Amino acid sequence: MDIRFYNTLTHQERSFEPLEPPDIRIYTCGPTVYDFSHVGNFRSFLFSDLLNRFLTAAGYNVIHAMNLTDVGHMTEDDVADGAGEDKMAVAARRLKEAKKSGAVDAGAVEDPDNPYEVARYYAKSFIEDAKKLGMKLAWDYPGKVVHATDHITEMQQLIQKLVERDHAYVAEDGVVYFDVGSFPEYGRLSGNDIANLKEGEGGRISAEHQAAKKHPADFFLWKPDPHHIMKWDSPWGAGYPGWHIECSAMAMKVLEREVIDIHTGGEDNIFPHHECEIAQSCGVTGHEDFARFWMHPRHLFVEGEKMSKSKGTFYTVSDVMEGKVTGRPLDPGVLRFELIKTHYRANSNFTEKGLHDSANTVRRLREFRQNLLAGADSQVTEVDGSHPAVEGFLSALADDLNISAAMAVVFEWISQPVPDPVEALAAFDLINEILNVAPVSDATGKEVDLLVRSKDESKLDPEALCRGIDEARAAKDYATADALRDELVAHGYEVRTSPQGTTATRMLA
RNA sequence: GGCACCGUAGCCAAGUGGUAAGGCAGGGGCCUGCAAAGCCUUGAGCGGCGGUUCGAAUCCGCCCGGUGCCUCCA
Repeated sequence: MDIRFYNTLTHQERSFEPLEPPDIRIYTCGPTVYDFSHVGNFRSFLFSDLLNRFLTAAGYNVIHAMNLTDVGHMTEDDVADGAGEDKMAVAARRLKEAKKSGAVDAGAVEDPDNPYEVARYYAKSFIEDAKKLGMKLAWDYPGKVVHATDHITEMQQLIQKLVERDHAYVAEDGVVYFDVGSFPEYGRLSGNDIANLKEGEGGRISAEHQAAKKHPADFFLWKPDPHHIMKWDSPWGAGYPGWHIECSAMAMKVLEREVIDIHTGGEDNIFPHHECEIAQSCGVTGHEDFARFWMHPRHLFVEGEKMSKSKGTFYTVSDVMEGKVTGRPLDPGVLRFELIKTHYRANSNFTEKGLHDSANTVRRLREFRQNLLAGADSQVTEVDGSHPAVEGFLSALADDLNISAAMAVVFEWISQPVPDPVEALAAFDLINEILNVAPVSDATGKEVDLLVRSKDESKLDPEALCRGIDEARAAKDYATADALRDELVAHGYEVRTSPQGTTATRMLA
């Protein structure tokens, strides 16, 4: 299969060949753990999950790593050289308030002033959400999903090497900066080459630190700072590492290579983060590339607009699953599908309508599988990539993860009569290894999707009501039958009557 | 100002040179006590203007619109 991906580095779609087949090494820029991740974050992480699952299905051995950024960075984006308030302090304050109001269990974070506890709390929450959404990587925590604070030594080693190789210098302000002038390739990824970078155009650099640098684009690797909450000893004084160095260090450490196959991260990471990562990593290793392919999913909008705190559209996974958008509990498989169904290189629009569409799709897929299961009568077989549906699905994805074309193959397939349910079941499960929505499975293939239990669910006995409907219908008491059905629908059930009787299932969204 | 990405029916979205996939919603029909689900059926000339070509949504140019980035936001 010819796999083609759009490579941000070359601005072109190119054939993808692993460096060491069948292994493929992927590094994904993960979340910061000072707060809950929102659905926009997860779109980006689920893109990397789709990539992982597709390459695995295509027969490769995917080695995938991700970081959790828990070094307390600074709040003031407009003073990006490291000023403002430590994000860990903000998180601590938020957690204290949440504990007071009961929004967070008192036992969840013993001491909000301990940044490690704060980070652990949000990291745990991130992994839980990732598991609900069926992200393979979540089951590799903590092996392949690693904390920055556990790798300070590796970062310092890289910084040391950069200083030795004259790619970095200690400036008058005591800060260790990367010297972009020493790396002519700077700008290759983003197109923001040194000559084109207008000083401070993004409004995030403070004049104070600019003065100490050789070039305005120089970025810090280590900053001695006695006021930083989390700090570590170093040859350059007690302080904390720069943002970019953690990914260089951890990718090399966890993936055990100086050059990896694919690096992913949200589009906002292209510059400066990934540009700087390349400069640092290649500065240390002397290789031409750090990652052969760079892939960047685009941002998520909510109801046609940028996500916004003031509009309350920074939805967390829990928000959406508890019904903040649709008004009723939502199946995690639906959220997963909603976040992966749009091509990763297009902005996607997260909407209530979209969630309902996705719920329909997920339900259709699950019912198709259930029918196959019934038709297969416990027989099991295996199919490979030559099965027409699987082949069509995989070749669509091989074209830069063309999920829409891939889904078209699935829809056309499942709307046709199935000649051999046993074979079709095997084919479907292969496809679902990638989609992972019908059902959502954990690392061992066990189903993980459970609707959040709504409060009134316990009071309702859907089976009894269904029996009541059937009895009323048998007695031609349609008024009673309709009333019972309305009650079920009002509680979020989908009611179907067939010659075999009435069934009620929870709506997925 | 610079560097990129995107612009196809009400919505989501494929197609990258030969007369527009697929899904959702909507209309009509079958089924149903009525519904739901399912099945059948139904709709656009591709942001605009030029150019290349026998032929362009697809290539080139310009313009318009949206988005991201220009130092710690996925």
